[in-house]
Amino acid sequence: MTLDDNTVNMKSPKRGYHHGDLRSALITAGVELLTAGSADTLSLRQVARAVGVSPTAVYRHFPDKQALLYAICEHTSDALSQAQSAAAQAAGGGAAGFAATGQAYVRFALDHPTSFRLLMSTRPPKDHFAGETTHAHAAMRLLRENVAALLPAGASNEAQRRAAIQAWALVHGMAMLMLDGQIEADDALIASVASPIGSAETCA
Amino acid sequence: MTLDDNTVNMKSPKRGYHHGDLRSALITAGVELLTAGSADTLSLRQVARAVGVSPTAVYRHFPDKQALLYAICEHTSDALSQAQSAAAQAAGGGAAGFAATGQAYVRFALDHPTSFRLLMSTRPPKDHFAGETTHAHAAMRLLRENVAALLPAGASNEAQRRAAIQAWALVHGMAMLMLDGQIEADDALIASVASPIGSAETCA
DNA sequence: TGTACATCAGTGAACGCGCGTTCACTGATGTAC
DNA sequence: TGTACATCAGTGAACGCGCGTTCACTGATGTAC
Repeated sequence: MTLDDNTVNMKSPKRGYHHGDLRSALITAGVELLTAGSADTLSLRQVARAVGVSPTAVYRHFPDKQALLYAICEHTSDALSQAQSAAAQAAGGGAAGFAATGQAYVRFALDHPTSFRLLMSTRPPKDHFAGETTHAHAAMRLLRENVAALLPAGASNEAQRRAAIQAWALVHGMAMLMLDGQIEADDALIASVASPIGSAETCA
Repeated sequence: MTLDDNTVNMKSPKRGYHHGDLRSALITAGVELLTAGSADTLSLRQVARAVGVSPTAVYRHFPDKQALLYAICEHTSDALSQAQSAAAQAAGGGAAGFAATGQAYVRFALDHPTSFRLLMSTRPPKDHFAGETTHAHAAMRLLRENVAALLPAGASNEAQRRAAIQAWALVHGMAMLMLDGQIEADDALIASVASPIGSAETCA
């Protein structure tokens, strides 16, 4: 599964890309280059080259490299939350759905290592996303609601927040350790990633 | 607390550094530059500049840039495990010591953000560290032993392994999320990082 | 003790590279009359 | 319908930069006689 099925070769012979096409082609090319996964950062020229366009052409669609990176982040962010909610739905919601969400998170990270890293290490520009300071904020709110449903009824706000953060940290940590090759990207391990959350397993 | 108190200015006037001095000066300068924390990767020229030496001088002590980075990683790795065992000792071992180890891990990451990242994303060269494939292997063995002591007596090898990895993932995830600014670097949160492990708190 | 010499940690100039960004431009498209 | 023109997505050459690495070198140190 690729992040996007945008066709990269929609060139019209003389006028170049149709309106908006080059823009999204640049974004998806960026995502794919990141997925291919050079450890170091993505270069504007690489992206242009991948799309078959001069480096200068990028500046018709983005004011600078930073803006291109932000666009790629947004794209990745959308793809991640889509993957997660699809997984939750497939699992049928509830505790199982929540666990599926965590597994989808790890799998997404493994499938798109570098763009996942970029997403997690990038903060959007100040004026962008007025209300949120991080891509993660929306995800975090959802996470808290889900966690709340799994906690005992009387759980305090603080307890909810802490449980949500710990759930996120556990999943994120596993994703990063696997990504960095510090632990094996073991499927059984991924499947067990969410087991300590909302179950009594760790207390056995 | 700095990672190392090596004096950088031990130049003897004509002959340069005493034997081995420049080598360690390069390493500690590298660590400090990483701690100061430019997001992108460390350059050989930067390190040389920080030490006050020509870029070429580095090649007297390391075959290439990669070797310099490995040396910096080793240094960071040592500092991390030192910080962890000091914390464990201070807490008096057992469950409290284990929790302290986790907190020390997170704090180390926050104190040395870029070198921590470098450490975690770098694998040593194949011929280096014959037995281990990762800096993390020694740490992982220790972690497993500690986790085992906290699990019920009959816990299987597999259960031990899984518990150890989950403990590591939780701590690592929290460190990374804080490092990336996705969650606040909250002291109370750090203090609670290890609470789900070896306690009944999550099952309440 | 003095002298000749090998060693070796440093220097500075130079290389080729890929980068982000700028500039003046070209030429197809869509619109006004 | 035809023509003149503004728009605008692209091009290619050029810039200055920092990078890793090489090269021939310099000059202090330590050793052999």
